[in-house]
Amino acid sequence: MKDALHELLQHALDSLRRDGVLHAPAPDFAIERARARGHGDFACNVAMLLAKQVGRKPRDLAEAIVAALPTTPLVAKVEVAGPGFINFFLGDAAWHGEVRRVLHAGARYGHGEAGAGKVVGVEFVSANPTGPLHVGHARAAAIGDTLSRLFAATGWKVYREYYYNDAGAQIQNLALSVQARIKGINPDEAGWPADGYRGDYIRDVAADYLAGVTVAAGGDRVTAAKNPDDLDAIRRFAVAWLRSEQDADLRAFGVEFDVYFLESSLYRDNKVQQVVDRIAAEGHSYEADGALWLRATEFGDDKDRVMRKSDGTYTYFVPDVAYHLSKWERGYKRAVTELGADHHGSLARVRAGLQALALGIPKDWPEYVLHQMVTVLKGGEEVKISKRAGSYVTLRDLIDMAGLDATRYFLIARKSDSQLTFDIDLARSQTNDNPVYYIQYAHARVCSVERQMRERGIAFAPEAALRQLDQLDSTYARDVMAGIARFPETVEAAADNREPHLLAQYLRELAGAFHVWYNAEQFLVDDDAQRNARVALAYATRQVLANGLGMLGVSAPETM
RNA sequence: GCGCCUGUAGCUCAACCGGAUAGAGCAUCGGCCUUCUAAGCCGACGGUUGCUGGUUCGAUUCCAGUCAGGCGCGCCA
Repeated sequence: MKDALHELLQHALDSLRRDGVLHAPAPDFAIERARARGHGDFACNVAMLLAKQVGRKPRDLAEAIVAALPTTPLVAKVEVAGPGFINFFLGDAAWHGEVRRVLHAGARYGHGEAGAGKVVGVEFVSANPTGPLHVGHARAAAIGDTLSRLFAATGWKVYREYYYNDAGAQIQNLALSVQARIKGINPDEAGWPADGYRGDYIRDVAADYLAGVTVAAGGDRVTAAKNPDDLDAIRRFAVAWLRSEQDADLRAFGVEFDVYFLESSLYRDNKVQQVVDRIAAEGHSYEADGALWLRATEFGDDKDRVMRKSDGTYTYFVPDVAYHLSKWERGYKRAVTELGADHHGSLARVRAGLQALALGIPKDWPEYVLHQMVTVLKGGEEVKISKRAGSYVTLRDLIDMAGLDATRYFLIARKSDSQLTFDIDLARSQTNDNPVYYIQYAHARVCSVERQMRERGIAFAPEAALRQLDQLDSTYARDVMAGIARFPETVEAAADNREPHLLAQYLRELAGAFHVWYNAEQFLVDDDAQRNARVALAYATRQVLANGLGMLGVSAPETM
């Protein structure tokens, strides 16, 4: 719709240029949805932008542009208003065309081809396999998965990827903690490891290890060796156990990954060493204080960073660089890494490392999406999250208490930049107030209308209905049609800006417009033409709601 | 001290990368169910967009400063 108006305006500007009114090329002007009803459907600011260089009053210029606009059935009326806005009032034909498009495209409506089938890798969650997933991971999962769905809907070939830090000190710590539990040692007792993980799940891992249980994780199956002194076997089993647990929780949350990438594989394949060697060969490192440093300041980081510690081991960010290099080599020309804001420090470091490789990787690759912290409220008090102390609210807890749909919607409905308070009591006790039900209710209402028609033997002829859309003459119906027509651009904006909350917000508004209409007008009236038109619009609304909810990973129920 | 994020109605949040009279939900108050689901609708109340300047036709949005909160700033991950 915007594109059509854009074309009309370009046309008008061209003709003004031929008439000598304009000489400069047109600036980048905006066409946007008008906010107030009296301002029409779309507004354009081009006259105000051009006024100065042409030396005319914005309103006069706007009048001239309007006079030069070609006529089209899509536009019913054009007005100049305010400081020089050109306001477009769309004709019914424009809205009716959109309703037809929805019913014709069905589940594909709102999908686009902007990505042109190109590959994008989306990495998210990437939690250490040392404990269950908690609220923060839940937010990461909701954001990352919704983004992935949005990318897919805009024509990208999406690979969801999960990076497991299954090597290093924290894994050793995990193994020692499990071993302690195997030997019957509890936290704070003699022999408990200094920074051991204290959660109850460690005891479960220990029990399963002694019982010889087999767990499956990402295609690997690991059977417990039962031997309390085989720390390596304990480590392998514990990692697999926790991976399996995390995978199950994510699946229950509607999230599945295409690629599980193990940090340990980078060491096994010598990739970490190769990264360091390459950076050294490019002359971007130096030795000092017995350590090997990356000249990160050459690439925009605050300070230089140690790559290889004086004890010969690597700092954590080197495998991170090697991992991202692997993404690049696997053909992810576009990569999005979703992180908790507490890790934002690593962002500059990883990019600096990738630049130091001098492989032609773009400076702003990969893209990052950061989400701020989630605090949890329970009984009016903040729950302090501490993996070590074993105090946390797990993803599983949230799903059990608030349900999959509400949890996903709640975590996605606000900008990832802002902190989020998840009030457990609210989610549990007042689920009826959750906006997700409001949206789902709109969907269910249309399904109910359809059931009514079946029960009463009312026929619906889609072909005829599409010719009778001019029966939709109320402002209520018009608002619903205008809402529907916003869907494709909303999906595009949410994907392009990496702001999935825009879609959540939009669906709330569309559902609102529908509920208003539903209350104002009866759909199943005696007049065939009127009934057909209204049912057609109701079906179109349902389709858009279903498509949008699908992109959020939220169900679209037929009954509430 | 430095860097990133945030500050909008009593509360939780929006505002289409600079647009016109800043919008929703919750809460409070008052209305609407013999008609397709009242998990709904209608109305009222509620604002100096933290503060001070600047940029311009126009600022919640951009810039500078300032105050407040969160998160980072390791040869931890």
